[in-house]
Amino acid sequence: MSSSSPATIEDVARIAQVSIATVSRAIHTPEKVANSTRLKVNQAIAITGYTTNAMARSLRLGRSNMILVVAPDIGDPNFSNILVGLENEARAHGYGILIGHTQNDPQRGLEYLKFLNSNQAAGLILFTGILPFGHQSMTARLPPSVGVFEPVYNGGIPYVGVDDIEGARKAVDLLIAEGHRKIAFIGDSRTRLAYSRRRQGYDAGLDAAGVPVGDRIILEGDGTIESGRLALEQLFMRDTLPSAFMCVNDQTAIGVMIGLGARGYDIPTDFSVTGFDDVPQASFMTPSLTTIRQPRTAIGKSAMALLFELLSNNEPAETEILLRPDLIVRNSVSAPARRFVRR
Amino acid sequence: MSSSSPATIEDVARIAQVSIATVSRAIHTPEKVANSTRLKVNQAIAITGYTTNAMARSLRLGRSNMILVVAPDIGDPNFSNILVGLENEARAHGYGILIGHTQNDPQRGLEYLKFLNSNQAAGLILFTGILPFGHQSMTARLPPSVGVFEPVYNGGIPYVGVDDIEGARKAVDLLIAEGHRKIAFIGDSRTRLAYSRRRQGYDAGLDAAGVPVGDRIILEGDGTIESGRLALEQLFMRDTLPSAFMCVNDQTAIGVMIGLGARGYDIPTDFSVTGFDDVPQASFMTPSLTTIRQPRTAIGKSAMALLFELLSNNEPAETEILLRPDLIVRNSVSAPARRFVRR
DNA sequence: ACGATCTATGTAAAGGTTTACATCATGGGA
DNA sequence: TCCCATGATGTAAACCTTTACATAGATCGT
Repeated sequence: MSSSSPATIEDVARIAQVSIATVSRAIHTPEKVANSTRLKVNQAIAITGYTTNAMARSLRLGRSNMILVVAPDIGDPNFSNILVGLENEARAHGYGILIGHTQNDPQRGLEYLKFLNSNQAAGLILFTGILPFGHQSMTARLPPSVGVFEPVYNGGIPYVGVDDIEGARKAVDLLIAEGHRKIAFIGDSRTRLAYSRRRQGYDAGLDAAGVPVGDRIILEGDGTIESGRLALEQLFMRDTLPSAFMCVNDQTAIGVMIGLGARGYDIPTDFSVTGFDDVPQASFMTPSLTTIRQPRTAIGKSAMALLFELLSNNEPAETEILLRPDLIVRNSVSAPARRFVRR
Repeated sequence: MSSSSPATIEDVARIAQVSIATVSRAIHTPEKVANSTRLKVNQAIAITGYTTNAMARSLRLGRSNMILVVAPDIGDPNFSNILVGLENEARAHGYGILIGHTQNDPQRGLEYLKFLNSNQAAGLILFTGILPFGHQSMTARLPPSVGVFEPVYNGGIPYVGVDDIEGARKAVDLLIAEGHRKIAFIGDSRTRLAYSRRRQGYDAGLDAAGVPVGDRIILEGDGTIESGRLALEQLFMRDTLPSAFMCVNDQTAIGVMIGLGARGYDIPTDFSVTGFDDVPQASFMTPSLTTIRQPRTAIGKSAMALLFELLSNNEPAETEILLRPDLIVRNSVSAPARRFVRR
């Protein structure tokens, strides 16, 4: 049955003794075809093993059934689970996904722009907080697009993320409940919106607990493990230490933990640490890291669903969807060491 | 300049005052076009911002410029760096890659088979050790394909991997050099070939060191963290303990380390542990894990290069390419505890 | 019984590209 | 000077699909 080249719609039509138009209708709008005919067509399809040629279909339709997902770093531990969500939802709509990897290189971004321009993708999911296409982006005709994690600054594109304020609030509330008053916040100037919102949650929590602004310690890193460690070193040069470190993300928290370990401190006996994201490593640290989990699969699913909304109604859908993050309690937080407890 | 719909080859032809055939030639076979004409065409392309419509091109050519990469688990820490290698090499040939995620579900595999059948991919990279398409795979017309990590059992497909024997040998030689004689090997029955080869390296190393077969301890897991832990528990029920654990992969090693930590042992003072793969977590463990690094980016690059060889010459290229793994010395190995040292 | 409406199907064009073949001009060899 | 080879370009078909429009048969109301 399987000939050298794949069966076309004409092969099916010949066997079913109908026209190719009828075959196409039997597949895509079966209700427009008589029952008996549909049966014949289905049999012919089974015999030939016909699958519609996606390229011809896309060419005719002027759009593909692929969604392009552009991420700066595929290896990012946050990425893969999101991808699962994106993928499942896309497939549920009969679409496939195509992953692009920019590595923050505008040159690479441009290649994907070419890609989009040649109609090879019906939609775009962006992981970067910025259109990674350089200046041409302005003139380019972008397909319906959705951002993930962060709004896209130069694009006016709806996005799906997590409620950073609420997440940070959960972390700080836990620390407060354990008895901490002096809590350092180690930030990350790169991911600006996430940073400011998590910071906002931190401040709100301390406000609610009545911790005076003067007791708050803010440090800036860049979100990497190394920067967490560096921030810690800076802190140790000051005279007053916090009893807990609330970190803007897990990487930073890991850096802090490594730094504290190197100085011979025990976590959580001497210091408590929290992160944000719940990357896989978080559970393998010693001690395991108490953090805020991003509902990654849900974010992916939600982003893709939003994209399909855009693809069907052209109306601009909701511009921001924030999912609720969960507090994951592990072993890096306990009551403050005695020396910190207020008498 | 940017009209509502993307420029076609006809727009370019009109502006350059040539036929569309000449435009096509100017792009793909410039040597067949007069210099002056080529210049006009290039200007017209610049003016219109023309990019060739990939779908029309693929339809005409009967093949796409996409390579499908099928992996059982995109979140696998081994995956992302390989992907970078695959991606770079593909792009160097003017191809893009498409990632498919089977999650070991044959149903999903079939969807990708449909994909291949509709000519949407010119080639296939397989991460599973088995064609994930169920029984239809036999009748299906697969495009040129290459396996990664493992040979594809039911496919006769060339593959690129790492020299597992040599890698395991490096690990065992390190342990021997540190003075260990009683070394347990914790295996993984899932990835059969990798397992048996790493085991082979283990045996060869012990043979060379003159360690009698009776002193070798072999345990079976399934390659997960949990199974490493379980294997450890089994071992503790026996009377003779090893002084070192050589694990078939990092996940297993992490499980062993967690288990040893839970029993209150210190690594490497009480026991040494080695892994294989060098997943990102390996460097963040406490202590950091001594392991064998897979040259992941190189594997990806090499696999894609092999695929393009297949795509150009149809001759069957080399059937197995093994890259050399590196020993990464970290802190989970030291000389055996005194009680193990032979007097 | 006849026109109107509806349902099922067929015909043919269009989508953008590549390329075999045809055409035409040029230049060189005889 | 004439013919032929060569090089540059154009014409048109083909890749496979979807769908507007046309056609034809059936059903229904009067």
